Amino acid sequence: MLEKTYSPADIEAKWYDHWESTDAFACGRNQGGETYTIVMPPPNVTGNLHMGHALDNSLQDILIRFERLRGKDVLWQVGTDHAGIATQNIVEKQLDAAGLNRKDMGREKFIERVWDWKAESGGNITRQLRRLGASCDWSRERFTMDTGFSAGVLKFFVKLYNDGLMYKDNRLVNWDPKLKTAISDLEVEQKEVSGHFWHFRYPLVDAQGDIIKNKFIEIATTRPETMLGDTGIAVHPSDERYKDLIGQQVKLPLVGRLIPIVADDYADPEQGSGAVKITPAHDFNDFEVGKRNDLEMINILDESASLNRNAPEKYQGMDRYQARKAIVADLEGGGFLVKVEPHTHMVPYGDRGGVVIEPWLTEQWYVDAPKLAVKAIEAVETGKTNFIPKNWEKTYYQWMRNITPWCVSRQLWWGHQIPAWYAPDGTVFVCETEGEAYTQAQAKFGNDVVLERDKDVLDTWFSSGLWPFGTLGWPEKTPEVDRYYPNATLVTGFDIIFFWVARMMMSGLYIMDDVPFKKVYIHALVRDEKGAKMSKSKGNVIDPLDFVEKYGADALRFTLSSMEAQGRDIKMSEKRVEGYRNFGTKLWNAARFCEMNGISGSNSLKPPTATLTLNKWIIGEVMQAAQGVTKALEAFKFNEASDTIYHFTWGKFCDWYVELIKPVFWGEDEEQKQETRVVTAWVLDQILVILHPFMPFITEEIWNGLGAQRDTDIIHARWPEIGAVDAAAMADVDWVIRFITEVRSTRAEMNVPAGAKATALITGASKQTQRRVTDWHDMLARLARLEKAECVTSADTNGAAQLVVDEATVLLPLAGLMDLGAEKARLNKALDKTSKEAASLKGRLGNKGFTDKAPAHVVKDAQEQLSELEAQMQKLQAAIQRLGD
RNA sequence: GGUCGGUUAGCUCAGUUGGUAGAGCGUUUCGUUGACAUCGAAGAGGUCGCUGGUUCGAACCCAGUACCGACCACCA
Repeated sequence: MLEKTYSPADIEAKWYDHWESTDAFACGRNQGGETYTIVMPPPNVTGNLHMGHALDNSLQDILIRFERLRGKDVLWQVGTDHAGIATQNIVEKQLDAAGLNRKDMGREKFIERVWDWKAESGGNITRQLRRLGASCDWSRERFTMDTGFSAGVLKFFVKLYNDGLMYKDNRLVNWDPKLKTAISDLEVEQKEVSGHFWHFRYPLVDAQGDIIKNKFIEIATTRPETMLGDTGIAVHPSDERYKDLIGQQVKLPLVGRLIPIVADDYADPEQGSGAVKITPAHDFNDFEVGKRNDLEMINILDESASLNRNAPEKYQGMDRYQARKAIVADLEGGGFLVKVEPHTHMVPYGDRGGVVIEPWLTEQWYVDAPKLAVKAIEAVETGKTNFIPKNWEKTYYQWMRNITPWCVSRQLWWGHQIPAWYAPDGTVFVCETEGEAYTQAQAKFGNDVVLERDKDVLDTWFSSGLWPFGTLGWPEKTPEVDRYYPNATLVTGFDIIFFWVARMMMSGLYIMDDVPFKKVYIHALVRDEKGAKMSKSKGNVIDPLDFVEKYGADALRFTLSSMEAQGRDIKMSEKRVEGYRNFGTKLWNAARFCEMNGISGSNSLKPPTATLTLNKWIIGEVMQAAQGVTKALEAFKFNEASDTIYHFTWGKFCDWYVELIKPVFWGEDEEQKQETRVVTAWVLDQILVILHPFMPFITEEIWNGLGAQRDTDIIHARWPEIGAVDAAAMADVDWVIRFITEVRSTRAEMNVPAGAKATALITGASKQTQRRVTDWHDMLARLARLEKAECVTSADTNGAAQLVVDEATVLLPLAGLMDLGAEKARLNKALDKTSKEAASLKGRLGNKGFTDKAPAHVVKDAQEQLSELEAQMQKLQAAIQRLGD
């Protein structure tokens, strides 16, 4: 028995436990079936579920449950990511709060501590995914730092190295002085900052290196402190102002170093004075200019962006911003400051550390991404992998075609340590294991050689790039790798196309020689109600679990799905969630109605045989809804899929079918009752199955709560088969609905008391209408609140409301009960609308261009419509006339 | 500077092969009829940003334009 009121909280946990304990999510249940694989973007192991996860995973679960119902062998691979920087950050903060730091602790102890934290908080996110209803195969859960997966990561590294695609290079990197690690281009965020533009002048010197009085060259900078590392001045080769100065030198203030003036296209004559200071060790552009002009590279900063020993003693140890102040003051004191202007410019920030990134000269490991990108681009161009919506392919191409070498080494401790060992002379051995490194090293240096392992770890995305096959067991040759790779679909947000999707494409094609997935569905971002990006600092974060708590996971999932229209961000609205909770209640009550009338469940996939028109009709409606949802989901149109099943369930099944069958159950005809029970049971089952991907919990509860013998839980039921639609039945019920709606509308507008019953007298009825009136009499009477309805040849129109349904005119004698003025106004309004439409159609049909050029069926439709409208107009006019003045 | 998206009812948004606009919420009126007031019935509300073009016909295609947003690159 179903409880009187539906309360999600009571049943959701129960069903999830049930599914999990019966291995309902396990892959391989249908070995003969076509496979369907999705790998879940691995959330940070110590993270918490936010609205983005809720959307991403709801959509994946909808697809997974849909395909499971369709009989495919589905694998939804789940797992978590070690999230190098993020996790290490959290643990370091904890240490900090306890007055400790990792350096004192030592690497081994620190890593132990991180594992402890992982053990402690790692269950949060997976519990939350369960709460959401995610039907992923937990028996296959993986972690990016599992032994097997880690072996794969190292193998990947070694293979790249051996193929010449992984190399060490000494160049400028984006250095985070807070976290003291290199980061990749993608982890840098440009932010607009209002700062200053300082104009300085550097004195020119003569051939002997002595300052020439009153001869200066003016430069401008937003970062005065870097001037200590200046090793040149660049001017444009065709800049007339400086032609004579090229090749001469200036004396760098505060430092005293003589630096050359060089000609380089990089200098923009339009900018500032046209001369630009060059600091090759602290600016990406200057680095290139320095290389081209053979300038010295002087690194003046240490790992925390304080001035190092290459700076004049006075500034050593100063933080970069302290140094800036001191240097500006000193330059001003020395008469080198020309002016200071306010200036707004973009400044790079580290996305994790939140401090200004310093271009810093260090040796790091790089992946030759431009080479790996070639196949990854080709795979999308040739359609082996498709993006949906397609416009994201452009974004992908744009980045891939301009890709730069990928810096993958991180000066962290938490992560996959780089498998490179160094001999005392610096010779590097890149191997999967230490033993192997020693074997190689001993062959070269003898048995006494002592190797030291590279201290750095790999970028987290380097390992998550292997997710689509690493989780299947690679580098082992497992049956799962053969069976589930390539994956069918990837579902993710556009914000990680570069970070993750692109890297998986490259690594998948490189390692597996095939694309990682055939389709990539890119969804939008979830924003707050006002459209602002949710962020902790803004305090506008909506916790999905609050909604789950309040309205149920089903309601949240349905909301996210119905708001997921391609190409647009989602503005999360509590009202919507509430509305879909109400939808759940509506379904619940409809099921209770069924139960009360002896309807339990149907184990038939095929629609039952129906003799009653109204049963034939609802079967046809099911077919149309099932087809609509199927097509929509196949095309990733989640909003369309949800809307279709929503409107069928509420607008057709509850609003009309349930109302129309009530008289059957009140009647005496047992055969009719039985047929209707069977049909209703089948229809309800189809609704439950179609709705199950969106609302897994309530559908499972009703499925099992109706008292029917079930072969399986609904999670393993079968998706409806699309069958024939009885057009005649559809037309009949369509007419019934229109008739009832017209009468109700008239009554409401005439302010007829709800309790008053009238007799409907129908004139001008065709044979078909006459038949319909007879066939549907009781339903019409009940739902339109009529005493009775009958077809007559003529009737007294005095004081009667009149309405037109198709060819017939319906009279409702309600003298005394209705407002005659209102009736006249109503008829005039109807006439107005009709004649306007008719006029427009007439105009179109009178246009030779239209009748000649438009397709025949369009013209025919227009003609038929016009004659219908004209007939209606006549009837309305007649009705108005009958009403008199 | 480059790329992409958006502009439709009071609000949030649908509307893919161009044929006279839909939903949810909100709002107004009515309703305690035997699943459901987390409900039912009925209604009001839109020259689809602007200008031009293509077409018999444009919310939809093309060009231009305004405003909003995102991403990438850059401004010494």
